[in-house]
Amino acid sequence: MLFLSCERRPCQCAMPASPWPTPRSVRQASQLHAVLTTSGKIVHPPSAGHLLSSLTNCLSAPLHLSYALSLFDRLPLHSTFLFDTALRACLRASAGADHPVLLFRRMRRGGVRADAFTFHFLFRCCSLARARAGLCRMLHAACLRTMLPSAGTLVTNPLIHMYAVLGLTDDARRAFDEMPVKDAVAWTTMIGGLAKMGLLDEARRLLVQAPERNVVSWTSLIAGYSRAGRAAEAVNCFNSMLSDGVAPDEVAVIGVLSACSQLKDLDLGRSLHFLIGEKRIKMSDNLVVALIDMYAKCGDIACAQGIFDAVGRGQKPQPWNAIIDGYCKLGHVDIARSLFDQMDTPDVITFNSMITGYIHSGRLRDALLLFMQMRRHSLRADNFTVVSLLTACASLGALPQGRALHASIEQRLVEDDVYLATALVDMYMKCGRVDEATIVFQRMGERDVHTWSAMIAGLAFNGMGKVALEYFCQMKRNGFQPNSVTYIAVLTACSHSCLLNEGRLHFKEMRSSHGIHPQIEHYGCMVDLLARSGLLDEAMDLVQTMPMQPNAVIWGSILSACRVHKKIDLARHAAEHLLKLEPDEDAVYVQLYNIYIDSRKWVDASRIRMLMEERGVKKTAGYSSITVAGQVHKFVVNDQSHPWTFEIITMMEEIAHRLKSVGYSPITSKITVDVDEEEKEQALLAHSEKMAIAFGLISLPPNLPIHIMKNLRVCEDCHSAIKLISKLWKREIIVRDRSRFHHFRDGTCSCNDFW
DNA sequence: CTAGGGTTAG
Repeated sequence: MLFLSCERRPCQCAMPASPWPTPRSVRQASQLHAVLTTSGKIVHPPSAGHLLSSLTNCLSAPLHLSYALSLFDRLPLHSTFLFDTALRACLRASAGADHPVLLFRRMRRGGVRADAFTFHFLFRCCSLARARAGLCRMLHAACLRTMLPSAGTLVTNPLIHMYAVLGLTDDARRAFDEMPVKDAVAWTTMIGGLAKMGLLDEARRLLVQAPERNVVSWTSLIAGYSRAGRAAEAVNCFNSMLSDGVAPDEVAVIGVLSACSQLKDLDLGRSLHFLIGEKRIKMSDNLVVALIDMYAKCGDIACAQGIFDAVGRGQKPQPWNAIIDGYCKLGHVDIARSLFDQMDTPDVITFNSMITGYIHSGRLRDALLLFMQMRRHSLRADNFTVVSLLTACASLGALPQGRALHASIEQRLVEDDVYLATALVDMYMKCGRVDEATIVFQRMGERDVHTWSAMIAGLAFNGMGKVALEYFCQMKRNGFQPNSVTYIAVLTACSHSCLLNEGRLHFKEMRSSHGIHPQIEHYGCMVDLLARSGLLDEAMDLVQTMPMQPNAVIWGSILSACRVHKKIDLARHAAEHLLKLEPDEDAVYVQLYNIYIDSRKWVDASRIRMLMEERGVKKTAGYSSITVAGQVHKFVVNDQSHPWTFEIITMMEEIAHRLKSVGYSPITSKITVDVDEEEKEQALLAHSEKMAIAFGLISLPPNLPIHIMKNLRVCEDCHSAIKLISKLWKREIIVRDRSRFHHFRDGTCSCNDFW
């Protein structure tokens, strides 16, 4: 209405060439369009140009672009300016590279001369749309043929940017070097392109050469170092910028804050916070996010909360996301959730952070409920969500759900990427499907050090240590640098497969060839390997010479090896340490009790019993679970609560019968209760593992493997009984217990575990 | 008409 009121009287302030007011919205543009059409003025090139140009300035939706392009199509005359404006419209609507290329072809067919703006917009469209390298080079060639040599930076700067965005740094560099006159933007674009590709040393060299070092060049270098994990260099770079006399702005500070988060350097963080106030740098939302994130990661959550309360409680979800993530990372999921519930408009990132927080604290049910709530906010799951859910499936051993997620990836409901593929490998491995994990791994386009590590760790857990080491060799041959996580996987492979010499070799090599200092986890693997191999003295030497205090995992390895290798004194020593570290962990008492019983030290054994009673330590009940048709069925010893108890017992009797008929005798020697042999056999038969397997045999189709999860360790009798069951029933049985996978097939098990 | 940035994942 407001706009129409000027329709008869042209604005005084408008350009003299165009007697029309300037529309400020698509709606106003369409009104002007109507007026021009009815008055026949639409054929007047300056009027039409004015309309198209001002419409272009208002574009905000794809529909607007089709309006603008249809308007363009109906114009009687197509000048270079009009084509350039149409290209500008494509850019504004970020509508990919197809429209621009078609426009360019029409231009040449129509004999319309291309000018500097034409190529300027074409190159920018290609950058935005990440166009194919071939197309970009073609347009570049067309540009060289068409343009006067002195086209200038209006064309070359977007050209360099285009090549840099596509990762074609050589093309970018050549174009840059061939520029007769380089302005500040050219230098900055080139430096930024190199920094983004991780070519930081080259970027730095260029920065030194540049006639002028501005805040933008410095910032791209700072961010580059920070992204590459070279946080200390990022901070140095920031300091160099300051001493170079370049004033930091909001973006520069955000970059150095993220480096500071990595370094967890609270003092530096505080001084940066002070600098913001001192230099009166604008406190944008993004800066607030970076500050909250920095304080949270540097361990000062109170300060993070303070900033959030002061400036973060607006409508924008980003500051909320930063503080929620901070609480989740510290394990305070309930505080995070209460903030989450206060939000008006959570976005995908909010949900992803909260879901991941729940998953990392083992609250998978809450994670799932939240995932289902996303629909109510009409939010779609993205790659982050799917990776988190795959992690949950991996830790639950939920193979069918994991497969469903895989299917949604294959159907391209989410974009395939390295993270996703690695999470898939991890999920299949943790569900015992080495074959499927391998297929995913082999089909992936891009791999990185995490992918290889997941593969090696997965093979290790599945008892395929030798294969894991082959993958490790292949990884190094392909030029990937192993990191400390990779070495945890490699050493786990050695300890789970009892590869003593290989373990020693890799433990030595990690420091000598790759400069990785062993952490407690690496020592843990080595101690386990030595102890399992019966070299308890050597294991203890390592424990005493390592530069940190042994943790419960390490004493646990020693203790369980002591039972097998009958080292009572060392067992007592290890147990003492364990009871100090974890006085409530029932497994320690049970282990020590069993060791005393094994060696007939009845008095010591009963002392342990008493100690447990005194301290109120309860033995956690062992249970096994199996998922059938999406439902989890949980069994404890002698369980009669299941609705199919009758069928299960019948099946267990058949199992006992068939085992006996092939000469199997239950391993009753470890049972310490004083009952007769037959009762012992009955007790073993009622173990939760066997109940779950019996139920699986009844309820799952014969071609499906049976997956069982056990919260403790599979007992010796169950282990050898399941081997036989897998042979007699010709079924694959996969049991995941506390420390590893047991893959039973045709009478064998993949694990190298002992009792 | 222009170059640099943050929070969620394996």
